[in-house]
Amino acid sequence: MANGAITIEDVARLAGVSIATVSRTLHRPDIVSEKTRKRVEQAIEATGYTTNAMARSLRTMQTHVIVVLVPNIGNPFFSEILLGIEAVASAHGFNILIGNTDNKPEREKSFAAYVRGHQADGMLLLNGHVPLDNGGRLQGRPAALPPMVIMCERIPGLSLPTVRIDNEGAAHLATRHLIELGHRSIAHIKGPEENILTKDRLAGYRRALEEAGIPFEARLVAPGDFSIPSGQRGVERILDEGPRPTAVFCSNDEMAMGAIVALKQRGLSVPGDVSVVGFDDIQFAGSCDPPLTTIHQPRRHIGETAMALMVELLESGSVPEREVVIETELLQRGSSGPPRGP
Amino acid sequence: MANGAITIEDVARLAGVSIATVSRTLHRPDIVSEKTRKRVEQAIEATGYTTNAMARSLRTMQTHVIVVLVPNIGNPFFSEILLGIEAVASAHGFNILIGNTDNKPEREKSFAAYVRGHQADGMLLLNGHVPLDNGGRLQGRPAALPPMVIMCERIPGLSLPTVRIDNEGAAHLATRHLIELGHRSIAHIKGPEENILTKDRLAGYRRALEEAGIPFEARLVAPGDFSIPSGQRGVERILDEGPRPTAVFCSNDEMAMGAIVALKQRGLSVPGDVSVVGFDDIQFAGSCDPPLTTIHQPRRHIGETAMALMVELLESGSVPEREVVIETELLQRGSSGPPRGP
DNA sequence: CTGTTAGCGCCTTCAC
DNA sequence: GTGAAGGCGCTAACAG
Repeated sequence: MANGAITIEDVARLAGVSIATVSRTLHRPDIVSEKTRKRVEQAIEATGYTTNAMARSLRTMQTHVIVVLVPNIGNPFFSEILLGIEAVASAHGFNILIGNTDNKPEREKSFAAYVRGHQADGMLLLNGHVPLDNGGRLQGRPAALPPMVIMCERIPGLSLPTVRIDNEGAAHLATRHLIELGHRSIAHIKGPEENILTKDRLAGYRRALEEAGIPFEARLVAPGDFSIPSGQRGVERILDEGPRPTAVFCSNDEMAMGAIVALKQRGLSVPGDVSVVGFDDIQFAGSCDPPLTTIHQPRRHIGETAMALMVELLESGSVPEREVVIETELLQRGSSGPPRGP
Repeated sequence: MANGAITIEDVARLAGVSIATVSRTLHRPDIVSEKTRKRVEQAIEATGYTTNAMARSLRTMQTHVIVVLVPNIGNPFFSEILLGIEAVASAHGFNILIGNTDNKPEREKSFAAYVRGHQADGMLLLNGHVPLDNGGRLQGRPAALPPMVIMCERIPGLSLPTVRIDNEGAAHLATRHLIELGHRSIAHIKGPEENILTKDRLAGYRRALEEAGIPFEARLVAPGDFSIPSGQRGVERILDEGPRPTAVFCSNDEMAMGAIVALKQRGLSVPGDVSVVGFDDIQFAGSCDPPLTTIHQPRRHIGETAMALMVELLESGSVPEREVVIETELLQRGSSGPPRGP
């Protein structure tokens, strides 16, 4: 370390006081006399002293660091959530450590070890599940779960504070939008099979069909994995296997963009021949051609809410509300319209 | 902290050895006798002990944390760089702390304080400049610059290890591509005015024109700020102010996407009426309509290289090469083609 | 209001 | 091959 070890002691010596007084000047300036305070502040300024965070953490047993477990930073969906988290975090003197898990269990555990190793005070979970090891224990210890807040996905059977949107309801809204436009043959491209989001959104789609008296057709539901190419493949598969639907509701925006690409490649127009609706409202959704009709998730707000819960959890040891459900809305843009008349 | 304070002492007691032996078993198992080692390992397993990182850091004066200063996580351009950084970091036992600066000097300084406050060992700079305070000092201290590696942008007048691409050369390549297709009237949409990338890319554009004997026209250069809307505005401005160019080279992909949107809105076809070339090859570049011809930056590789330099800097105190220039390539896709014949 | 002191948990000489 | 002990820099009692 080139960084020349200016410690609290150097400041104390220069100011002609004890180290305790320096520490107090930093943390509770009000209980220090005006005169000494001035002197200490000058000494701090002169030396360029900064508190050694490691030492402080060791003493106080808290780091003011929160780990955010995210499956993939590269996914633009998460970026804005992180911004929201960060805003609230820094307002409360917390720092966030972004843990990119790539959906790899080792990586999740390695970040969980952060909390156990006292390198972080708590964890925000954007990855859809709690990083437990084989024994159902969090990295070794049984009962003692560290402060955690679950974001975006329900994790059944665990009573941790949760911030999420109503996926089923939003999918229902999106599908009903298409039905109200007059569509009767509506396809759906799903997310990854085990994913809880996939299930909830599929459920909303089915409920909307049911309520409108439209029979559910398995043929019109294609698998996907939330990627652009899987959206393309999904549409191709549906087009190849039977009569063309007049609309497609995709479980996220990337797949919707893929769907549009595939439709265009087949010479079909959007929304003229086929309407497309996505989910998430990612950054590019408004700039593609045509602009995507989609479910807007207030991502920043989601992040802010979750971090606020975490701060409360850390400060008071518990949170009042176990589950916060954030409102979503349907953003009607160019990719959806009435089906072509006969 | 619910997290029940299992310390090295608990392990030592259970194993019937001193804490020194436990510490040795952890760090240099070879110098501990087979028998005690086994016993200690069992005790560690049984207690679920994890080293307290704060205490270790305090003792060793290193955190194994590297701060990465990035202007905006939301920008998909940075995501993959981060992945590369992370890969090399975790391979060497380092963790990365992503510092989202939003281009705000306070935020940059606050992260710089991390290094000064011994919460991190070094800094990777993706933000284009060194976080110095008024006096030209890094957060207070004069000479002692902490380990830093500059990424993506040249920072003139500072001899820090740097990883970057040849922006001027790549812009030259992109422009020459258009010239070779037969274009003679090529517009350019710039990035933010002070930005060094903006300058380098503009320089490459001008050099290509010059080499082809095409006079530079100020009218054909529009300001921008790397955002989608600024690309739209740029095109509109150029279209409004004079005869239509047959091609546009944009200083990044977002602006190119905006440019395409604006061209379509005016009823112009891409590349039929106007060719568009971007820069960066962000994720969506291949999926827009038409797919964007652009300069591919090997972002993952850039990240890996920078982190490797940092590891070396930390371990040996210096790096052999002061500047590493990463190769780029032109990705020819659908948005560029020959100008429409007369 | 200020100084003295006891650790926080760990690593690392230094003895044995 | 192992144990005892000092101290990393700081905060929080406890005295004064």
